Amino acid sequence: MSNLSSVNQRTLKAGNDMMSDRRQKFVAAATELFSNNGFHETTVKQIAEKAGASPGLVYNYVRDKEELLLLAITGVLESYKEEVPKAVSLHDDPILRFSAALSAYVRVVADKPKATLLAYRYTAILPQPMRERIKDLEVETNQIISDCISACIAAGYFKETNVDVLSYRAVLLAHGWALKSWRLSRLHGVEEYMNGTLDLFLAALLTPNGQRHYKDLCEEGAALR
Amino acid sequence: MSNLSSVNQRTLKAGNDMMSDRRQKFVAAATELFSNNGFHETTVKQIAEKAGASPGLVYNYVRDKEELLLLAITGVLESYKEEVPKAVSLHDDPILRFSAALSAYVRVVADKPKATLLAYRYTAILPQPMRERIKDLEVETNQIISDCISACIAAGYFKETNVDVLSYRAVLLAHGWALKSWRLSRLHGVEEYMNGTLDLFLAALLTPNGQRHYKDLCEEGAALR
DNA sequence: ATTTAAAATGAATGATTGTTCATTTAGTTT
DNA sequence: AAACTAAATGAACAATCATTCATTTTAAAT
Repeated sequence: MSNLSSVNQRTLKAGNDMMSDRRQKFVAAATELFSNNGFHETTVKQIAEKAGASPGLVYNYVRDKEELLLLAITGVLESYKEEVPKAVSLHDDPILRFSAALSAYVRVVADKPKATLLAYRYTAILPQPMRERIKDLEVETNQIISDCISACIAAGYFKETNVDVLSYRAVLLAHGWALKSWRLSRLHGVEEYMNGTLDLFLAALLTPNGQRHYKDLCEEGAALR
Repeated sequence: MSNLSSVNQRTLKAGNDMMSDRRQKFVAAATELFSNNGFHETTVKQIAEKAGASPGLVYNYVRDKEELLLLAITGVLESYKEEVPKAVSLHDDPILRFSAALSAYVRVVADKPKATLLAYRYTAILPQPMRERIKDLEVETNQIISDCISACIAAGYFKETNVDVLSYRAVLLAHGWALKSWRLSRLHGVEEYMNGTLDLFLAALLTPNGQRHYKDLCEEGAALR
């Protein structure tokens, strides 16, 4: 009888910054199971079990299984939104900031590759409003990278290009480590993959001016990447 | 009574080049439904209906729903394996061959973007042996691109790099059009996206020698891309 | 202690759906 | 045209699971 009201209290303030421990545990369990076994292949019972609770209790903290999926996906996306700016803020030089952004992105991908794939695999099955939130999160993080690129262009280090499309290319290659890890990890370590990707962009983008500046950076052994 | 034997006759010669019309229709219907609505959200009944048959009949041409998924995925991968070499073979010059490969790849992606995503979304749910076949197909097509790159390097037009990783980057960016079309298509047309991607690679890879050669190619207005 | 409320349980429900198979229809052979 | 085979049907089966809710347990308040 009290269940329904408590569900509503919790789930309706769906902005949710402060999640109860319980809720977090459910989300963590769901994330791991979805990542390893897939959404449809995971039962609510399994999630509850892994979180040390009963199936029914899940519905006191979450509207339905779908919401767990949303939270799993946004969880990963939010760790991008947290890590990338943190890495960028450590540097002042535009090129180093761009490099740090890309590097941080790949690091998160490499840290939880399977979870990274959740967005690719399952965004489509969510209802539109949820999809919108996921897209927005993704766009936000991309914007950070776009800004880095813009700064490089403004400083005269990078050639002019379509900044937004370029940042998408960068993100795609970062995700690539997760999307194609079964193959790539046979050819490379993450570090090398990252460096190779960065080199690709720099070789394509640096102006003569930028090349000089970049060489300087390398020589002074800046904590590069 | 005769069903079982006929199933075995058909499905056991699983090499299957010559598929019956019926079977093809089921695969086509499944591909479309899986692409638009997802695998788990599609019922066998829907597939049968779209193919103009009854649910039971599906099992005379296919072991189970999973096999339809495998056929849907390999169908797309095989259209890469068909289109890319065809495009490459139209040119002799290594750079033009590389360019044609990439261009053909993107064209197929753009032609059936949703179907392209099937492999990304659902390969994981297939049993290992099927996954292997999918990977093999993917590797085969990548090999073609790798060969193009190797030829460019051998001709002194491209710098030395890890060829296989590079071809994966190229494929990833090609797939990117499907993976991120919701955003990219707001920023770009396919043509521009393709050209931009090619420019990125060329700017990064061309040796001074290659640059000269490429300029020549452009000037003689070779049926570029 | 007693009352009230919240948290948690887990068996039962209800809906879905992949798959089977007894039966019918269509086509071929003799 | 009769006999036989293959193709096709679609109702029925069986299994799966998300979700609910009557009930119990735990905690807080009076």
